[in-house]
Amino acid sequence: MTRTGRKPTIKDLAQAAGTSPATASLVLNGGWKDHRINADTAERVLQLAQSLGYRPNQRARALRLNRSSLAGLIVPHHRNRFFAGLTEHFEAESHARGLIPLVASTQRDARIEQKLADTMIAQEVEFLVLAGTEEPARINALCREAGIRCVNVDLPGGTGFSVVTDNHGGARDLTRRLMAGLPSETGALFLGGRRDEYATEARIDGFRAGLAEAGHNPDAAAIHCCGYSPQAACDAMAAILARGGAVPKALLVNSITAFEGFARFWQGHASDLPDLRVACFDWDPFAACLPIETIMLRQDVETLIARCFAWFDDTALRDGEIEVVPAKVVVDDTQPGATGAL
Amino acid sequence: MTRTGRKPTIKDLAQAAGTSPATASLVLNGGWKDHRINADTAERVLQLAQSLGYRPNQRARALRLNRSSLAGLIVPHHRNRFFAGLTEHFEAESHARGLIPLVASTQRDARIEQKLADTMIAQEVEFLVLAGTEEPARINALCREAGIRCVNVDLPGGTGFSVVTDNHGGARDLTRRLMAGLPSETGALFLGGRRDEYATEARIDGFRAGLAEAGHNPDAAAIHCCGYSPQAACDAMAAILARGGAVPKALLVNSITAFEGFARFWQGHASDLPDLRVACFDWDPFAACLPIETIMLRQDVETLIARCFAWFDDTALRDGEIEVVPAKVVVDDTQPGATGAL
DNA sequence: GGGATTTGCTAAATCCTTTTAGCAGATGAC
DNA sequence: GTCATCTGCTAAAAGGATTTAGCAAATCCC
Repeated sequence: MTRTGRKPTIKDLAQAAGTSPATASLVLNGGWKDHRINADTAERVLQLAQSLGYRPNQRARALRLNRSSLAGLIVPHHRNRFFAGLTEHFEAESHARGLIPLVASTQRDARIEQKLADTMIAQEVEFLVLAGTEEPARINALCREAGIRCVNVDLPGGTGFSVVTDNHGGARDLTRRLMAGLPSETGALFLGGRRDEYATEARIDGFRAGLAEAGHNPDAAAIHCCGYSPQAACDAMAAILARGGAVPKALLVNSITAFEGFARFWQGHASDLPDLRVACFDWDPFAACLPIETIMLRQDVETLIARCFAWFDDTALRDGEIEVVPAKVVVDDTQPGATGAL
Repeated sequence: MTRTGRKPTIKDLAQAAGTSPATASLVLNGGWKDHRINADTAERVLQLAQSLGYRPNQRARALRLNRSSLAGLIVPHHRNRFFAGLTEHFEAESHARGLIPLVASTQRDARIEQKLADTMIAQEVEFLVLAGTEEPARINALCREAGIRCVNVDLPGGTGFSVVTDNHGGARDLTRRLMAGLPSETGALFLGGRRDEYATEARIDGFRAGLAEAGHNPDAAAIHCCGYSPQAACDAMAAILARGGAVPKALLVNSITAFEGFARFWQGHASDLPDLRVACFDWDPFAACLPIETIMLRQDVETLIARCFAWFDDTALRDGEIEVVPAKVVVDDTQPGATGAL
């Protein structure tokens, strides 16, 4: 036993096996056949590695190989099925490639976002996925400088490659279903999101297209981009009702987070909103059980992440391109699909 | 410019500044005053570090300092507010200590759990938190062997330190509220969780205690530990109704995941369950909006994680101890507390 | 038996940073 | 002028793994 008390290094292992560290390393990394190491020697090293409980120091290894084996994902938070789904599939795809997933949430705080991006870059992650980030373009630039491959999810603001949900098509389909059978003079409401955001703008366009298709006047639509916070959405609903005028009959909620605020409002004001029909650009199992007629759409998180990794795997950099992933209106809740399993 | 094309190393920086790497390192790490480095020299190095965009190689640094700066958290998944809350507070506490949070989900798969634990240990995380793990004791042992500080959350099965929610007290309070005003012969149902689990057992005990306090017969309670999957909970509800007998009037659901299954069932069978009153040992904003009278309890994820880190910060190892954190029955949903903000 | 080839292994460089021990040169003391 | 002290910096040794170039011994060939 060499240097008892400390974790065994490859030197200890080599000494125990009566070989050099070089031999031990070759054996452990499988390159021993090419290097004409005797099978007996190899066997001996492997046995001892086991019995000594030898574990290579990953930092030394990473230094020598110049690989971090890290894959980073930045999300706003984990508190809804969309981001939770992204995270879980990101973990799976990372593991499948021998990468260690490094997931971090910004809490939609620009300072935290900045720090996280810096950390990821300092750690030299081999791949970085940005979802729901406020300043993707700046982080894209930093990554390019550092030679890190970086993908934006639903944020084609930047200079990099992007994978996006079919926001326009999804919102259009959702709106079509929402308005089906309603008289053409019915006013429609759009709630949530931010005006300057790509995804929100695309959904508003889709919403208008859906209205037009259904024979409604797109210009009569009222757009209330109150951000993503539940409370803001709740307040916005209160303001809409307080203002008087026609009681809304059709509502498209942009994101499940805003829907949370709507649900909160609705709980106390159901009677003020007779016959309201609702659609939501996102899905949640409990939200789907609310006794409001709600049409939900599920973004295909699995494919979203899969496409990110496909781009990563493909050595040819194709910056600036955008890959569009369709979204599905949820029909059967009991088929949980990508994000709903246990 | 030295070695153009590569990332600058401390050698490049030193060369550019006309100093040795040692000097540059001392300057960058703040120890330059103690080492009598001239202020001008220091200034020059700092300037150049900025202009060259020098970033220390974290792997070399970690190797030399023998620190990984990693803190690991293992959870079953991210798909509910409890685990999402744990994750987010874990991230915050890690960052506050200059540690990089490494969060991974097992998907309740023992093989994945094993691999994750191995990875965390191989990475020599400085701190490991286990929540909802299947084999905490085994991982505890591995950590002890590797000299890694390890804490179990709600899983005092193992040999290590544990932080747990007051499962007994929480379930008792929940039950008390659930049964308030109901005739003493009302049968009560317990749904979800696993029979061999610490947390479930404690909650069942609390449930019985609550029943007794409310003047109900604890032995008349029906316990249905069907696991955590929504589908299993849904099926269990169907089986209970199919079996005939008295229609349940009071139900305590163990975990929000099982509640998801209950909600799914309820959606199609509300009329079969007249006057059912429900309580849930966990909270979700949408679930709280369902038109079933539901009393929910919120586990104090913030304190749970804070206590884990307090133990980590405290150099005195106190293994085997258990720290109990109270849980609160949710009264006002609009005060989102730890897990509900944006 | 001597040169060529094969076998089995190892020395040493390398990755990049941090830190300790200590070297020159300048200044001060007397 | 000599010894001590101080100033400002650096050489070199870790830290643990991987990999290349090449050495010594054994075997083969004719």
